[in-house]
Amino acid sequence: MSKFETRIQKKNHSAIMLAGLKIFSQFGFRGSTLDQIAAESGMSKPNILYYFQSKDAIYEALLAQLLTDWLKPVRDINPNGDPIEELLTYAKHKIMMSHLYPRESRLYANEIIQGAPRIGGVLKGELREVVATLVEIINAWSDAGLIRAVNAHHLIFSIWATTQHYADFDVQIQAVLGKGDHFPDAEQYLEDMLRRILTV
Amino acid sequence: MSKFETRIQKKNHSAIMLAGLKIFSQFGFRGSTLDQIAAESGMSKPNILYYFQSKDAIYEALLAQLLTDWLKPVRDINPNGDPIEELLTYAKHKIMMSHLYPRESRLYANEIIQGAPRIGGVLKGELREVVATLVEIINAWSDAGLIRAVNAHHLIFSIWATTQHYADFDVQIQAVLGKGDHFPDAEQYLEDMLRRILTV
DNA sequence: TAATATTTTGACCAACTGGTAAAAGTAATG
DNA sequence: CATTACTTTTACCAGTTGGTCAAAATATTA
Repeated sequence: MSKFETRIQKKNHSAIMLAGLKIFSQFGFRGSTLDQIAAESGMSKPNILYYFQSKDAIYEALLAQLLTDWLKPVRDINPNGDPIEELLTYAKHKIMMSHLYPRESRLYANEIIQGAPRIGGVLKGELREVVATLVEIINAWSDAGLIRAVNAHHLIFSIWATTQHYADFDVQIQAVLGKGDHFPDAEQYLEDMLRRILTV
Repeated sequence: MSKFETRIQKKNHSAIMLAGLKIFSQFGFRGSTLDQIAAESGMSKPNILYYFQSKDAIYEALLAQLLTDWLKPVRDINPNGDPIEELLTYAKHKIMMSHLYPRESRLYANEIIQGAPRIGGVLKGELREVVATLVEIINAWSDAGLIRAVNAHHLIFSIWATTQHYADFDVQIQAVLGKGDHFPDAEQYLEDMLRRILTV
């Protein structure tokens, strides 16, 4: 498996990934077809299968990339930084990701809702570990009296839920609030919410 | 369209709805097949199409039922009740629904994530109205100094996001926390969160 | 430019899809 | 019990699906 790609390979590889992201994030794995991805990428179906072994392979490549990108900012939380600012920075990062890359969030949501058949292992492995570490950090902070005593796990879940909601349920939000950019308001609300919860 | 169903019709109608809910909530509309629904309900495919005109018809019947059930508790919020208790009751109702009927939540999530192609009208119509009414109630409460001044829309979104998260992302939560019933902890965390946000 | 390696395509296939038609089976009713 | 109405099944179909294959087209290199 050589990592040396020609410029054509590079271009087509990423074209397929981009098209795959767009299609899979909208219809889920089983609801998406190679024909759709082919049309979206402007390539023929056999040509796509020249670069990826199967429909599965495209989907899994996207998920692998996504998981890497998502776990990093959790690991970047600094136990020695200011607790509230550290968590606020993380939450703001998450909502920025929902704003700029809603399709990645939807791809992930689709996979999880459908029972995470392909990434169950990563969830019970890497994700669980990363969360356990963060939980210890948060508990240490509250033990030290730097933040209020909260259930760290559910604090994390509430950050995930509220931030990703703006990507995953975008249509619903647009329907209720009208078209437009509602992220500034969302960010402000969530910052206020977190400060209220965490401040001693 | 007679509403008088025989006992056989009643039984099969609801058997199909139940099977459809199970399948559609897991795989989304396009990812689900009539054969799966047939197998799940223990009926033959043509027999299913004897009771419902099409795959679409089953799905739409499920969504229609769901939307009715979901809008009711919002309408039940009493403008003259105690503000924090009213909102807490609503949030607790939502999390109980996530606990008892996670598949309904996932069915809805699937539909919204995929752009709500079939219920866009309801979102921009009924849902928007119901939310507008609730927003006015909440704003009246904060104007009267009964709760803290908050962005009512995003308060509602945060309740939806956090409560439905426990149904839609159940697999992820089980992976992080291990198998078991995490709803009591979740409910307590959310109650605490809401009290913090709303208390003047 | 000629030889080679890479990329792309058109034609095709078996399995699966939602849905149909007609006949067989079953229940309700006079 | 015979007639009618309802229910279920078997066999089937046309369109779609993921994927294959060999040949054609293009790019790279000697």
